[in-house]
Amino acid sequence: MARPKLKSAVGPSAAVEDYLERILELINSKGYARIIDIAFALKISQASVTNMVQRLDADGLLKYEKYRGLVLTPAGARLARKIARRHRLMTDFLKLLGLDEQVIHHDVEGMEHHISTSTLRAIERLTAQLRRRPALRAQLHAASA
Amino acid sequence: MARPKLKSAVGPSAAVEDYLERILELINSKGYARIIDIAFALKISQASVTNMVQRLDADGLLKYEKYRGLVLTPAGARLARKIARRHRLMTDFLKLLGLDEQVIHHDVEGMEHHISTSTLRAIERLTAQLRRRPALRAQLHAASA
DNA sequence: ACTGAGATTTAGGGTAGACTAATTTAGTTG
DNA sequence: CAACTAAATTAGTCTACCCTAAATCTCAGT
Repeated sequence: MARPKLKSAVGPSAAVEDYLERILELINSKGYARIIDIAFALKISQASVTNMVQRLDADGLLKYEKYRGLVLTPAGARLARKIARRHRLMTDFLKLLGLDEQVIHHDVEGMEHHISTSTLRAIERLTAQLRRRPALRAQLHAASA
Repeated sequence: MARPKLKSAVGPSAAVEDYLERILELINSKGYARIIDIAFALKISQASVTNMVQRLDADGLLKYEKYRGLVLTPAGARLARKIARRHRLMTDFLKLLGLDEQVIHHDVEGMEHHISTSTLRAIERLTAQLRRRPALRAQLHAASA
């Protein structure tokens, strides 16, 4: 009985979020998510993925049967979609700032796990405003005096 | 010889950045940074701080003499200022979005370690634009249709 | 039904960064 | 200067993630 059943209050770790995000992505694109595919997508060993998947099962975020495969539970799917949406919104936002593809990917990857919902909503509104103000966007791309 | 002298390419960890940030803050406000003060500021045990401070010394980011105290090296001070500036800029930005004090603190604390310099520059420009556009800011605070 | 290949799991480690408890040092005060 | 106290250090653990190597399982093709 090392880890408590309920993570009390802390919320999912960055690692957990990364796994869920990739798993949902794989399910959406291929219809299923094998251990080896998750490992490849996350650039992590298969053994590590097996471990984490078993933990996600124990945490009730997915159903896993050894050697057979996995399915997200409603809770897991809900969380995964929330994570995916946050990722999308942050990427959209940084795109509007005219940043390089690579940089966006890197920064979103790192930041996404630390953004609260109210901040996310604010950035969403800001993104909407930026979209309808091309003149403003232009100001942002070049360093104008 | 557990850890290499040069961190090859990885850059400082989030933990290292947090320590440097607090140390600079303490030095600026009190003139010095004792182990116990760093521990209190970071809500971490004194033992952990001693450990990390010794490591920061080994990494050349500060000079430390046991029981005596510490001073940032030029490299450490430069890095600490960079981190502090990034923190400041991110906080300023979120403030303009009308977010709650607590939320800003939490999110910046988490995100700051993952923001590349080009993203930071872009956000700096965006912040400047937001400052001179009160009408736009108003749009952001309430969810207008 | 067998077998080999590929996928998965298990076993055993490693590292970063935190903790507590016990010890040692430094500085103050009688 | 001896003793006390606050601060710092050391020693020993712990957890979360990651890894490699060595089993083990599944399944497609014969």
